[in-house]
Amino acid sequence: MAIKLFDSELRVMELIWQKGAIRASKIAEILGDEIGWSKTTTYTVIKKCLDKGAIKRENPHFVCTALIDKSKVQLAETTEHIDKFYNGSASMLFASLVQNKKLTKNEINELKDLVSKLEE
Amino acid sequence: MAIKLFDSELRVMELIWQKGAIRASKIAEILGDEIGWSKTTTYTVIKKCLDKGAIKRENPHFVCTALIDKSKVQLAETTEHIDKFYNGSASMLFASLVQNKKLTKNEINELKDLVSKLEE
DNA sequence: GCAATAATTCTATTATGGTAGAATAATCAT
DNA sequence: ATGATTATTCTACCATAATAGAATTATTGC
Repeated sequence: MAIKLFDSELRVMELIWQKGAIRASKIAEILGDEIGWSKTTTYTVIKKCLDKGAIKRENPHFVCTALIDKSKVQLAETTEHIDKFYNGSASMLFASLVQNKKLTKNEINELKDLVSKLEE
Repeated sequence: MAIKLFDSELRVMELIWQKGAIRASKIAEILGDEIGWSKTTTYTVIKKCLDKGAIKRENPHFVCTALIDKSKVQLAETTEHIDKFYNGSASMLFASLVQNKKLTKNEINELKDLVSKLEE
């Protein structure tokens, strides 16, 4: 992965991805409410995201927007997860989920749908 | 997850899962060669696995065997991963992989196979 | 423009996982 | 059985991510 985001940074990114553009102060307010972070903690983490190039921030009002896609991060993290726990094999992850995890009927249908569209 | 294993502990577990039963000294030898761990590092980590109930160790010769399945750990970690990056939705993980990751022909076929056997 | 207030940074502290040396215990060779 | 050797534990140190207080800078209302 180009940019490695820590858990704390992901909390911030999640909010930015969700809102599109959001003031730093608003992020601090929300995360203060949600997980009890002090204002300065949030700002410190926002700064880390900035330094890593994960977001940009514009004046006035320090409005934050994402510079990297959530989908990119998801895929990179999932690839890493597959490497670590399934020896790099996506099929083995699929198998593990299908065999062991109680997938809902809905999830099964969606999966069938996805697969049927493959390689046509 | 009942037992949370750290990365270092997974290195040890991986070996135990693979070999079935293996002397602690052998683990130290292998991990020394493979990743340069000092003997004492390996023993410290083995001890952590013991304390967590992930393995048992029997005399003589401190032979280690796993008390928890690899598949259990895989599933627990994957569930956590899905919660963290896909808001708990397995289908979203599937979609992300199918749409973005270059799956090999083989992986696609295996996936189709898996799915065809579902809910019959 | 300037004082008051709110937002942000700089720096430091804390918590935790990774690593390994010195001390101790188990095993081996005789 | 006993000294030599190898295996293991106890303890501590190190690196880094998480968190936040004090100092600084930006914004607002007059």
